[in-house]
Amino acid sequence: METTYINRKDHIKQVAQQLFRKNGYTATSMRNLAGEIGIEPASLYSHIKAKEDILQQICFGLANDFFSAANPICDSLMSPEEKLRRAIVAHIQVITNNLDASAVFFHDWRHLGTESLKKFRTLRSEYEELFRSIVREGMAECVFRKVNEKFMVLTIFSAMNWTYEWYQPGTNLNSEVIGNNVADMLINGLKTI
Amino acid sequence: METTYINRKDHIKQVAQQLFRKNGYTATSMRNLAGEIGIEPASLYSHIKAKEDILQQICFGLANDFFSAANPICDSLMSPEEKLRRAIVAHIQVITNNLDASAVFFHDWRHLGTESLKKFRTLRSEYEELFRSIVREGMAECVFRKVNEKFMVLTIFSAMNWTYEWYQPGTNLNSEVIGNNVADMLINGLKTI
DNA sequence: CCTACCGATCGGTAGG
DNA sequence: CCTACCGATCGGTAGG
Repeated sequence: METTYINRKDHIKQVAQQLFRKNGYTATSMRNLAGEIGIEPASLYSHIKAKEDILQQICFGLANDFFSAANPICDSLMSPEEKLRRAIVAHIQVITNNLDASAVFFHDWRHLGTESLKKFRTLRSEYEELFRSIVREGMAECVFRKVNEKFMVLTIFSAMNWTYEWYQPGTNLNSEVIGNNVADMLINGLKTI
Repeated sequence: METTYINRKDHIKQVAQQLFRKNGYTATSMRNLAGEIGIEPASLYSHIKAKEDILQQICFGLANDFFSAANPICDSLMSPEEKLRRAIVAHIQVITNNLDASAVFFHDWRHLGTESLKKFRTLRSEYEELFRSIVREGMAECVFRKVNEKFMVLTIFSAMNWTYEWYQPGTNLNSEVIGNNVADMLINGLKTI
C-alpha cells in the first residue's frame, strides 16, 4: 500500500487529483492536500511553485497521454472505420486508466491561468482535429454518412468523455470492451446502408 | 435589456447561474454575485438563506424541467423507438433552453449539502430509470439490439449531456434539429438489422 | 520539511 | 437594502 518509491512531486500530484476529483479544484485547499499527504501546508512549496502548477501538471500530462494514444492510429494506413474504432478505444482506455486525472481534466481546466488556458484550448482543438480528419476521410470514401462533420465529432467526444462519470474499475466491463461497445454504437449509426 | 419585472430572487438565481457556469460554484463568491447584481453582499441575505440555497434552486429546478419534459412521453402509447427519439429531443431542448443552469447542474451538483445531495442522486436515478424502461421495452420488442441496458442508457446520456459544453445559441442548428441528429446517430446504431 | 506568520478574502450576522 | 463587522480560512512567504 505504501508507495514511498515514487517521488514527492508525483505523490503530491496523485493525491491532488484524487481530492480535486472528489471536491473540485477550487474547493480543495492546500491545507487539505498537505493533511492528506501528512506534511505541513508550507512544505508543499518545496516541491511546487503554486497550486495552479499541480493543475497544469494534471491537465497537460493527460493531454499528452491522449495524443500519444491517438497519433500512431491516425498516422497508420488503416481504413477510416478501423481508425475511428481504434481511436475511440484508445481514448477511452486513457480515461479509464486515469480516472482521477480525467475528472480534473474535464471539470477544472477552466481554472488554469490565462496563458495555460490558451495553450490548453489550442491542444484540445488539435486533438479534436485528429478525429475530425478521420471522419472527413470516412465521408470522402462514403463509408460514413455525410452528416455535419463538426457535429459528428462532438457527439463522438460526448459519448467517450462521459465515461469518467460512471466507470468504476473492477465492477464494470474492462475498458477495451467498453471502448468497443461505444465504437459499435457510434459507428453502426454512422455507416452507409 | 432591463428585466426589472422579474423578482429579485429570480434575478439572483439567473445572475448566479451565469457566474457559476463561468467560474464554478466554489470559485464564485457572494461578493462577486452581489457586485454583478449591483447591491451590497449582505443584501443578498434578504432574499436567500445561504449560498447553497441558490445551488439547490438551480439543480432541483432543472431536475423538475427534465421530468416535466420526459414524463408525458414515457406515459404515452408511442413505440419504444419513437419514445426514445422524443425523449432525447426533449432532454436536449431542456439543456439548450437552460444552458447556464445545465452547466451548473452537471458540474456543481456535488457541492450540494449532504441532505440535498442524497435527494439529488435519488432524482437522477429515477430519471435515468425512465430512459432505462424505454430501452428495456425496445429490447423486449426486439427493435433494439440486446446490449447491456445500463451501458446503453449511459451512452445515451453521454451523448445528450455533453451538449451544454459546445452548444451556442444562434450559431448552431436549433435544438430540435440537434436532438434529432443525436437521436439518429444513437437509434440507428441501436436498431435490429 | 517545519514554525511562524502575512494580507486578502471568505460566508454570514447584527441591527437598522 | 445598507453599514459595520465577525471568526475562519485562503494561498503563499520568510527564514531556518
